[in-house]
Amino acid sequence: MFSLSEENYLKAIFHLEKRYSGGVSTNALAEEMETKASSVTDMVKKLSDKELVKYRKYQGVHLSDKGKQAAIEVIRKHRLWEVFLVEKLNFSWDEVHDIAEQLEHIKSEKLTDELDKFLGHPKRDPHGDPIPDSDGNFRISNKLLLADLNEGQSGICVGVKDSSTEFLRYLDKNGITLGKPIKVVQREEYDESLLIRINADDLRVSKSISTNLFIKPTE
Amino acid sequence: MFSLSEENYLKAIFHLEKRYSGGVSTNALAEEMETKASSVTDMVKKLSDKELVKYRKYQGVHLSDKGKQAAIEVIRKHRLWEVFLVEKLNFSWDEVHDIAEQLEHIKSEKLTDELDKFLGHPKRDPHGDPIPDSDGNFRISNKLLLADLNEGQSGICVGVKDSSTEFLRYLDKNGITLGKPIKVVQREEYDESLLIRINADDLRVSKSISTNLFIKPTE
DNA sequence: ATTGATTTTTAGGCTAATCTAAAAATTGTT
DNA sequence: AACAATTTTTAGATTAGCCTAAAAATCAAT
Ligand SMILES: [Mn+2]
Ligand SMILES: [Mn+2]
Ligand SMILES: [Mn+2]
Ligand SMILES: [Mn+2]
Repeated sequence: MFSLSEENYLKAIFHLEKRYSGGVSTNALAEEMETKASSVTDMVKKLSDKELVKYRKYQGVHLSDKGKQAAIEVIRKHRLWEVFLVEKLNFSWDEVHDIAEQLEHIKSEKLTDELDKFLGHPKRDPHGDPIPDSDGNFRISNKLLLADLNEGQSGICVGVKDSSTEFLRYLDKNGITLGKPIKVVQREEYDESLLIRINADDLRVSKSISTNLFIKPTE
Repeated sequence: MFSLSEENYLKAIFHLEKRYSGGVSTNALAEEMETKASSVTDMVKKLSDKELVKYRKYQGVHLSDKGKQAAIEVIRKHRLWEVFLVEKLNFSWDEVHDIAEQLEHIKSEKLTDELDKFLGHPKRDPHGDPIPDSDGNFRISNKLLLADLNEGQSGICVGVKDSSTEFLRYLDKNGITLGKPIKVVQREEYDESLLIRINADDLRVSKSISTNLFIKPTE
């Protein structure tokens, strides 16, 4: 089907297209893929020949329906494997990404579907990201960044934007896990930090924390 | 660490060295790898530079200790994943090989060891092949080919030599599974076929069956 | 030991995916 | 609108892994 590298490009374009809507620029893709712009141009041409992306020189790139479907399939596998590692093999949520990066390229539709069944058709991965079903449909949800909550507003932790080991370990250390209720006690506008109540304790978090934690507000 | 291709070569050399003791010839390796002799020579040189094999031009190749260890690690992963697919994901024993060929290259020592633990430290894969422990030690067993049993001798099915879909389906169709008792009722020397008793039924099997089924004789 | 067949290696090329350096196109600022 | 800065593409190399065809070494049989 598609090469490992092609799959990684498709996934990266998918994420970038979601993040900033509009065509994905060569440089943005190069940064995401940790490669050089010239390499991106080469690959984008190849993907374009295979009709996985729409590409006009100097105008950035968009996924075609076919490319989007392929990207979602890879994302589905990535997230299912992350659930497997955490739920079945005792990995913690900060250890699974690199292994899932490898496992997401295993080619077997039956494997993916049986894994999904074995895991009980999970809706979200260990970082709160939605897992598309076998038809490629995501369950969308009304989540906000912690940073966007008003003073006094409460919600439930439902996901992380940054999945780095460092951030996830910070959350673990401070008792912040998915599903936990959280309340914004006070907003300090000067440094954009927040005082939040979690586990009945008050904790001050800086902007780099609050812009990386997703909250589903309780109405 | 090692590339996918390098790992596959090491595994192939390991199997061939076991099968016929002595140096592994370029042609034998080319056939096993389904590639050309010239490609084998290239790769063998590379493995030799990395000290994974001992190689003298025209004299065939041997695994070094380092190469053997790497090969066993790949085999361990292959067989553990096969157990996972059959035991946890409802695959049948004739469907798992190609997927395990992909999964065996996933790099994470912790993943392998946790998988092993999750599966309850299985001793054999679905085809009866022994699974090395994390130190690379195989449990050896006194198994014979069905073809080597004498008339009247009994034993237990413990493994297959040929793991092809066709052979495994033949066994399924005739109720032959690992762990089943089996008895050689009569040997027909003319065509080297055997009459065997299995599940209280008599079944005639030709030489191509009896030379691909391993039996542990009951004394 | 010589010859002939077989096996193995070498020589030279190809493709996918990457890189550096240079050229071309686009964008932003006066 | 012109020019400088930035972005993107092109040109030309490199590496891993494979190929075909030719040369060299080994093996087998007289
Ligand atoms: Mn991940
Ligand atoms: Mn994730
Ligand atoms: Mn197998
Ligand atoms: Mn097996």
